Amino acid sequence: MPLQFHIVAATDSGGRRARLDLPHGTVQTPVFMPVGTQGTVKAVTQDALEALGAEIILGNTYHLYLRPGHEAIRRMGGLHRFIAWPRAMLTDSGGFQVFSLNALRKVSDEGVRFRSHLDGSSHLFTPEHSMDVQIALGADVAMAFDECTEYPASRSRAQESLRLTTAWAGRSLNHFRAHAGEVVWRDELGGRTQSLFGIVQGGMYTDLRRECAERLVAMEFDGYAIGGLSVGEPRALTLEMIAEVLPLLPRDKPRYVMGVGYPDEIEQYARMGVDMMDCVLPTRAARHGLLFTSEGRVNIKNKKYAEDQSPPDPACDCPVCRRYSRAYLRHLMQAGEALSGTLNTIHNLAFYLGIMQRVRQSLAAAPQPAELTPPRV
RNA sequence: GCACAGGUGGCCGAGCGGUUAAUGGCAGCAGACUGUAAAUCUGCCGCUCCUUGCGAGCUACGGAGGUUCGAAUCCUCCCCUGUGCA
Repeated sequence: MPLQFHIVAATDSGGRRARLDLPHGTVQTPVFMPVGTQGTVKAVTQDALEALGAEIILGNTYHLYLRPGHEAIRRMGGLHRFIAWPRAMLTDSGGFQVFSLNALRKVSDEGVRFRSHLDGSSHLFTPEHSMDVQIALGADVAMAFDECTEYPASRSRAQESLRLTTAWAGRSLNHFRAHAGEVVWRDELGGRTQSLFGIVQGGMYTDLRRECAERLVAMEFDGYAIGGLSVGEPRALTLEMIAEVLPLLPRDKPRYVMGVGYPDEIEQYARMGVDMMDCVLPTRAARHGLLFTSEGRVNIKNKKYAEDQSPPDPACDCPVCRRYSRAYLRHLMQAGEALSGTLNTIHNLAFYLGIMQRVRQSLAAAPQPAELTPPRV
């Protein structure tokens, strides 16, 4: 059995509060998932993540395949054990790297030939290979191998990308179904297995998005993601694509928007009915000195904070805001101290997780369930 | 005292007769960051003024003179620093 998804409250505007039950733990949704590409959410310890209440984090197929290698991780008992993270995890398929490493890739129907960004060596990634790697890693949720369409993309380019993504989705699913039982922790966790999500592409063309969604839904994945967003398009388009695709996805399965967003975006999407989101923004921005706060953006490097003894965010009760001043965080940043990245990251993640916590509370308090009555179409 | 080597914008350090207000790096100031090739990247960084422009003026390469149409760059003297020899 892969995942279980129980909707516990819903609003007329589409938002829903649910419990996502995964082999390594239960996730309260809507959820924001910190990104831990290389087996670490950069700059913070697993202890800190647990204390912040993170229930699920990401890992990346491409990066972990290159280093330390998926077979090595399998031999060490899988990704959870290797990185000492007992809770749920999701691995991205490497599809995004096809997009972001575009200078080092060559795409064909078979898959993608990559040049390693580490040593220049050549590697072929196919849907089957991505599944093999993700099964070896053993995250609770694996993602289909897709091709993230760039922006802007012509209609024909988006169509071609969609064609690849849907073909690869079918191959991913077939291969995954044939091998999902091989995950290292299966017996240990009472025979439970990984789940696989499909990824909707289609560029910024609503009809292509619709077509892609319908074809993926017919394949019956365990959950669905909307990919190819936040790749440089205007925000109105992001919203339009989400609004278009969301209603087409099965109501009783998790819906995941990949790679978003700013604080107000994740709140907005969650209220629309997006169950899962991930984004490097809070962690990357933190390491670069940008704090997200209830008072807006705080660039902690700014001189005006040099002697500011107030907490980073007066309205925040995270461990960083309870203990440290803006002046100290600025000093750490100026001095290039590693602790700077750590503290900034803890705060930003606390801020993001706090947003989702409040959204969940308000969804749970919402007048009940249109959702529990038959879907309006 | 003698002999070498040097003294360049906050610091380090290029330049060695003319597109040089002066390459770089650091420091400083500001901005960006959306399924992480990101503890990264971008801009500004002598002073003043404005119609903010590949704008105008001023001051700058230890000091003072000099050569030259033109000097951070060549010459003379002086001051200072480092190394070696006495």
